Formats: sequence, C-alpha cells, structure tokens
Amino acid sequence: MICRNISSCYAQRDRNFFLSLLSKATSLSHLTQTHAQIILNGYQNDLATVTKLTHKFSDLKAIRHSRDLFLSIPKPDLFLFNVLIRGFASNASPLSSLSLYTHLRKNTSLNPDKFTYAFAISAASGFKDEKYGLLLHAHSIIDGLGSNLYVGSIIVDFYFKFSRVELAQKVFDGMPEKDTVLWNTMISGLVRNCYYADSMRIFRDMVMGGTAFDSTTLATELPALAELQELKAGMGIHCLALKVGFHSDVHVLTGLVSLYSKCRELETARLLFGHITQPDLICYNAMIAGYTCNNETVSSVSIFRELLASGEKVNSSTIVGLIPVSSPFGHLQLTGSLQTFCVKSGIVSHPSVSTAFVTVYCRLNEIELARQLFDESSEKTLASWNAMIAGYTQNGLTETAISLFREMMSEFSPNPVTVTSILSACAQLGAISLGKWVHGLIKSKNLESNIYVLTALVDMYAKCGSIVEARKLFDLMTEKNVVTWNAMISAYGLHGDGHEALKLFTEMLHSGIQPSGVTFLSVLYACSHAGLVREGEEIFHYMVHNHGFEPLAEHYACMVDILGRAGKLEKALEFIKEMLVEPGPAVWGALLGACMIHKETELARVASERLFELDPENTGYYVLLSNIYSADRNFPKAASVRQVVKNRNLAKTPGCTLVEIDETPHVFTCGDQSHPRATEIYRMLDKLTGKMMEAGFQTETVTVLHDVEEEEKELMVKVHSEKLAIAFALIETAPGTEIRIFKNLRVCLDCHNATKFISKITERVIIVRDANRFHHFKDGVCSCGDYW
DNA sequence: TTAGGGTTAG
Repeated sequence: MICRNISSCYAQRDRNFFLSLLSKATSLSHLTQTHAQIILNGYQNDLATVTKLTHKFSDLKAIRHSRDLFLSIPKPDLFLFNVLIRGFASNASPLSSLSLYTHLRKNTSLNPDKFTYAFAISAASGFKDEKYGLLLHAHSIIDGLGSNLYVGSIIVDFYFKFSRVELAQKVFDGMPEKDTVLWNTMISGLVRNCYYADSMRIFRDMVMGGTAFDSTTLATELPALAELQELKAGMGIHCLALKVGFHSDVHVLTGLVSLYSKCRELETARLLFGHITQPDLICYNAMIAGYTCNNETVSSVSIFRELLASGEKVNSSTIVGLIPVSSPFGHLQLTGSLQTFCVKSGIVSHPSVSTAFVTVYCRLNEIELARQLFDESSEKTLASWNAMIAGYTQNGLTETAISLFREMMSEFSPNPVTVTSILSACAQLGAISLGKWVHGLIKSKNLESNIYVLTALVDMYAKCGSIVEARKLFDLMTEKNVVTWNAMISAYGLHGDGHEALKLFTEMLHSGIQPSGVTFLSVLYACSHAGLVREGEEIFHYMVHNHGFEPLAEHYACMVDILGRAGKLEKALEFIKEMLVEPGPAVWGALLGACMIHKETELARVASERLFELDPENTGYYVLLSNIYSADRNFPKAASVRQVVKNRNLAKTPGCTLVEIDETPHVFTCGDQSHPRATEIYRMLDKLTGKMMEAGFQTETVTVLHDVEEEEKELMVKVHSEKLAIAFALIETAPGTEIRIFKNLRVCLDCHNATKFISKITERVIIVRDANRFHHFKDGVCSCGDYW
C-alpha cells in the first residue's frame, strides 16, 4: 500500500517534472532531448505529456513531429485533436487542420468543443475562400456554441479578415454577453478595415456601457484616431491611459507616438518615444513613419540609423515607413540608396516594400524604374498592380494603365483602389465605353457602396461628357464627402454650366460639408468658364473673409482669368499686384490668355516676359504670344517669337481627336489621310463646307494668322483633326444621333465656329471635349457662349 | 477526473 503510494507519488512528480521541462523548452534540440527522456522513462503513451509535447513541437514550427506524435496515440482524445488542429492552423497548413476537424466529426464519437471551433475557424481564415469559415460558423451554432464568448470573438475576427464588416457586426450584436476581448476584437476589426469613425463609436459604447477596457483596447483604438487625425480624442485616450496606469504599456505608447506624429505633434511623439525604455522594432517603425509622413526625412533617417545600431532587425514596415511616398520631391537619391539597402538585405522581395518603391518612383516620374521593379518583383499582390496602374494613370500614360489593368484581371479581382484608378484613366481619355464596362464590373463585384468608387464614377461620366448620368449617380449617393461634391461642381464648370455649379455649392454648404481649397477652385473655375464675373468676385471674397481661407496661387490665377476674360485687364493687373503670394506661371498665363482674347499687345508682352522667365520650356505661351502679334498685324514680331520656339527645339504637341463609333475608338490627327475611310470623310467634309459657306461661314485662319511661314501655311490648309472626326461620325451614325469627340488640345476658333455651323446644318448635337472643357453644340450655338 | 489546449493590441 505504502509502496504503491510512493511509486505513484514518484510517477506523479516525474510526469510533472517532464511537463514543466516541456514548458521551459525554447529550442527544437532542447525539445527533442526532452522527448528522448520521456520515452526512456516510459511516458510516451501518457496523454498529458504527449499533448504538451505535440503543442510544443507545433509552436517551434516542427509540425511533422506533432503529427507523428498524434499518430502514435491509438485513441487520441478531444484535447489532443484540438492541439493538432491548432498546430496545423498556426503552421500554414489550414487544409490539414480542417481535414483533421472533418475526421474528428466523421470518424470519432468525440464532440467538438469551443476550442475545436476556435482553432478550426482560425484555420479557415488561412484560405482565400471564406466558405470554410461560414460553414464552421454554422456548425458551431448547431453545436450550441454560437454564443460562446471565445468562439464568438474568433468568428467576429474571421469575418473582419474577409472584410465582411456587416457580418462581423451582426455576430457581435447577437452576442448575449460581451467581454473585453470581444469588444477589442470588434474595435480592431473595424480599424483594420479602415472603419475608423465606427471604431470610435464602438469604443465609446464600450467605455460608456461600463465594460472594463484594458491596454489592448486603448492600443487598438489609437491608430484609428491617428488615421483620422483626431488629436483631441487621442489626447483623451492619453489621459485615460495615465489615469488607469497604462501609460507605460509599450503598445499604448507606440500608438501614442503614431497619433502625435500623424497629428504633426512631432515633439510630443519624440518625447514619448524617448520614454520607452527599450523600444522594440514596432516602436522604431512608428517613429520613423511619423517623421517621414511629416517630411522630416533627415530625422527619419537618423532614427533608422539608431535602429540599425540597436541591433534590432529591420522589417518591411520599417522600409515602407521610410520611403518618402507622400512627399518624394527631391528624394530620388535617398530612394535609390534605400533600394540598394533593401536589395542587399533581401527585403526588396517583400510585396509591400516593392509596392512602396513602385509608388515612389511613379511619383518621381521615374515610371520606367517603377516598371522594372514591378516586373522583377517575384510576388505581385493586388496592391502592387494597383500601384503600377495608378502610376501610369497619374503620369498620363492612360493606355498603358488600361492594358496593364486587362493583364491584371487574369490574376486578380479588382478592388476599390483598382477601379478608382482605372476610372480616372477613362476620365482622362474620354473612354466612355470602357468606363461603362468598368461600371458594370463595379456592380458585379458589389463595389457600389464605396464612396471613392462612386465619386470616381461621377467624375468619369462627367469628364466623358455624360453630365446627366453623372448627376443621376450623384443624387443616388447616400454618403457624399467633400471630394464627391467637388467632382460634381467641377463637372458643371467643365460643361460651362456656372449657375448649376453655384447652386450645388450652396447646397453643399447647407449639407454641412466644409468646402476645401479644391471646392473654391472648382466654383471659381465654373464662374470663369461661364463669364460670371460678379459671382466669382463674391465667392473669392466669401472664401477669404467668411471662410478664412488663405488663397493659393491657383485661386489667384482663376480670379485673374475671370477678370481678364471679362476684359477687366487693368483690374486683373491690380489684383496680381496685391497678391500675398508670388504670382507664378498660372497667374501670368491667365493674364496672357486674356490679352489674347482682347488683343492687348502691350500687356501681353509684360505677361509673357514674366512667363519666359518662370517657365521657359512651355511652348504654349510662345504660341499665344505669336498669335497676339499676328492678330495685331505685327508680323515681324510674331515671326521672331516663333523663331525662338524653333531655336529652342520646343515642339508643339500635335493635335489629335478621338471619336468612338460602336465602342471602337478612332483617332484622327491633323490632315490625317491614314483612315481606311479617308476618301469618304473628305468628300463629306467638302459637302459640309459648301453648305456652311452658303449659310455664311467664313474661315478664321486668314484673319488670325496672316503672316505664316510656308511650312505652317501648309499645315493650316490641312484639316484639323476635330473636323475629320466629326465628318466620320456623321457618316457612321444615324441622323439625329449625338456626336461626342475628344480633343487633346484646346479647340481653335475656326473649328469652334465650323462646329456651330455643322450642328445647325446637320441638326445634330455635337459635344466636344477639349483640353480644358466641354462644348455642347446645338442649333448653331455653343454652351460656352464663345467664351473659352 | 488530475494534467494538456485560448481569442483581441502598438
């Protein structure tokens, strides 16, 4: 009796001895040695010991050992099943994990418990397809574990991982009891899915509802406030952390560092960073990213050096935070050396790193370097495709952007970012049929609730000439931000409807949305293109005095444009003299344009002299000045200006016009003979010219540009591309059909006049988008009121 | 009937 007691006592202690030994094991060799000891002492069939061993092996990434141990046990219990299901899940083997779960359900009499579901569902989040998790969620409800807090938290987290925010919210709302972890899971999911404002609401509900929060809660909510630049709310959390003693928690401190640096409170951020006794990698990353996003590149680099000196390893976030994506100007060299560092350390192969490099090179107009990096990156993510496509779009290489988009479609399903940039490409190109196709795609992918996507759609329809379609979409939008309003206001400006733009601006103010600099610019722009001088002046006054907005160079330029076009050139000049900022090329350019309309040669000379100093590469100004001299019959001067262009090899951008017939684009250049239907087109043009002459049309080229060199004369005899496009559209479309054409340059006076006549003779509505705006021609009248 | 498994965070 005594003996048995003693032996069982020894056995007990020995097993505990092994169990505690296993708990302490930190390396695989350590663990294998312990395993050998376990076998030598005959504990290889002891469930508790084997389970702990299985667990340890999987934690040390030796999942095969775990599996072998499991297989060595003839009748594993639920506990051991659970440990291995978790092991597979955490070792990137979600399929094995779920197979084991299925095996458990089908071939044993064991019943899955909360652990089984927790582990199996976390395995399910490792798949691309969400169906496994949905199924497991259903199973857990059937097994009566639907309202278990532990399982519930994991299910909520699962839905957030698949961006199924509404489903996550539904599960969260349906939980009869909520603990701190569940609330935290909800907040973190919202933050990770960029639902920052919602996360603030949930956080408030949690605190107000009396649920105990912990340091995790605060650390989770802080990034949301950082993103929203909610300094006040962030400081509230800071106070809360101080009050309850979480202020030295490293997670909370790091969150505060991010918050203060995103809110431009760099000194506070740096101070807090200094308070962290042993900053880890993530702290360093937060501080580095904080400096970078405030354009404090030097400080950013110095913290980076500190990090390297600390011996802590650098990860992809470090590099992403260090790449000056938001303000790359003048940082080509830094970017280059950073890239060399990343190539050496192998970090460059990380998708987020190469994506950040692609982005920054695109911003630096180094599009070829970006493309090279993109092509070389072994693992392309949706984000890297998006970066490259957006890069092309932003650099005006719209066709390349579109062809890359088509290529991407075979590998990835587009997300809101993708469709937003591709819509911008469509808008730039005037590619309405592609835009409509993308609209269809948006519907099929359920991206219609995204405000960015919808705003881009409004912009696309407006810029492709369908202002009615744009307005319809705009009116249907339940949520509108300042960008949405700006898009619609500038759309009316673009189409020459200044009054509607003003009406919308008033509506916007009533809706409570704060106008931005872009809003004022859009309204002023609309006034300028509609000749609304008084209204423009009122808006400018309102902007400065009622709204306290400091006008930027663009706003001044727009005012100069408004005054100048209206013939108030002296007032425009006065306005320039009173500007608080240095007048740039845009301001003088606007004045020069006005001088062109009103044939003010002397003032034109003043403006252009300033322009040649400020922007010597821009051909447009030379052409304008030369035209002014010609109009003033000062032909020698006109010729000498053109000679400057020639001497400097500043080439004029060749004009071209696009017209879509049955969704096929046709591009015409000046005097183009290359179109297969060229003969018919020119015949149609002859017929039209005859009728136009009968109706009183006079060609304007002779009067405006009298003294031209032989070469240019010939060019002028050639027909401008917009006329060819219109003639072709007349042949190809049924009588009465609206014609839409897109020109890359500003439409010339002669073509503008001709189009008016054509619209009357043929009884067609003709919509022309030129480099600046839209012209709607109907019955011989243009919507711009000859004011463009 | 005891051991052995746990979700959220900067």
